[in-house]
Amino acid sequence: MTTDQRKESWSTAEEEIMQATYRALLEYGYAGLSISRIADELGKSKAAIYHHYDTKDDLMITFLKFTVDRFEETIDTETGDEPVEDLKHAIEELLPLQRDEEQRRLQMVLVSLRSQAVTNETFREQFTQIDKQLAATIRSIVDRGIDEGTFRDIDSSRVAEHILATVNGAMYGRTTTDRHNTAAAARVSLVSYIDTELKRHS
Amino acid sequence: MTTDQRKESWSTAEEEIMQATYRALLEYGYAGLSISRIADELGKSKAAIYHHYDTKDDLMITFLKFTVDRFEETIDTETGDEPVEDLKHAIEELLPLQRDEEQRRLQMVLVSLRSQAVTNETFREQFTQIDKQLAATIRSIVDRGIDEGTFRDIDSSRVAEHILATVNGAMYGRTTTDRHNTAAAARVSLVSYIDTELKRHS
DNA sequence: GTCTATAAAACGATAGAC
DNA sequence: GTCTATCGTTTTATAGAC
Repeated sequence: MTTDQRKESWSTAEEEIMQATYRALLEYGYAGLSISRIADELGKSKAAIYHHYDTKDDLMITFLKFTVDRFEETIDTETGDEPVEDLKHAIEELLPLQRDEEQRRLQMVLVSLRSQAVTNETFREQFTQIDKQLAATIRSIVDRGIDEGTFRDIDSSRVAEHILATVNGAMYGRTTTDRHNTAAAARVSLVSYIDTELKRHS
Repeated sequence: MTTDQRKESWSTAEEEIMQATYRALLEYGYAGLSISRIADELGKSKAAIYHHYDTKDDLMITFLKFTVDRFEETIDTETGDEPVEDLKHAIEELLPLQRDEEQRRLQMVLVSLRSQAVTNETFREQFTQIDKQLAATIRSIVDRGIDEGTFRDIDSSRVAEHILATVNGAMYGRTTTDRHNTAAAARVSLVSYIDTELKRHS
């Protein structure tokens, strides 16, 4: 998942501010996030933050991009020569059966940020881009399967949106409810769907 | 969707406060929501609000329940005698091809509130309950289809979680990105899945 | 780059009059 | 029930010293 240009080098100070923002967001939520609390997490004064960022909005936009980059780095969409396996691999990446603590926290942060997309244009653009990217990746795998003759001649766009909606919805449910094993159930059904509905009937 | 006990009667004043909170949330987002802004939307003073609610948290919890009730009222999960049609009807309710402005706003509010579930226990409980209810409704339709012999003998829990995750994910994407027609695409693929994978092969 | 100190505004919440 | 006025705190943001 190395596509568009991203900020390659964060200065040490900036990186530490991002990490502190990350921790503060997890502890207090987006609504409870303040420069004071970020500064406390950082172990420095508020002025130390304002030296690097003009306004709180400026900081949050930078943090949004920082988090989106982190997310994209964790998604490995390598492709092999078996479309079915590639699809399953993509789903495993986006919706792992077991999430470690770091994955869990990243998704909590992403859900918190994504909700801001409801009323904030800049945030909406970022998540539009992410979903566009993911849908295109899934679609290209399905298209390859159709070309190869492994898959039936289905509408790859529709199937890609279906898969994306399911993994996003399962992830969403996982981080906003206590129904923790339901994501795995949804995934099993989704993979079974790929096996029987997409594969050419033999 | 008339299940648990809900507050039947809001006083006129309380109803107006809920409506004002609704508008303020849409305008400023959850993070930008304040008693002052709600009071401005209401056209009354802050003290008028504090007469009805002890704290801001108290008001927000009440508003959460108010909104959840509104959502449940809009979902009509009547069941007929055709499981396939009942499933399609449930999906149409949860993920309409065309949303009017009121539906759009309600989902914006729901997504804003739901993101609070990441760090707030009370919010998480509410949305856990909603998803539980929806999954159970879907599951019971699938079970009926299996008993009747219309559906194959699939795992109804898994399929229900799959359907729920897909409609939730499509709604989520719809309200947090500019990819507006993708929800319809996901829905078409989901319905096609129900037609071919669930139905007993004839 | 980071500090302390501070300004100006907004915040949640209350008191007391009507 | 609703008002005005106000309290104490927290907020974003800046100034000036080091």
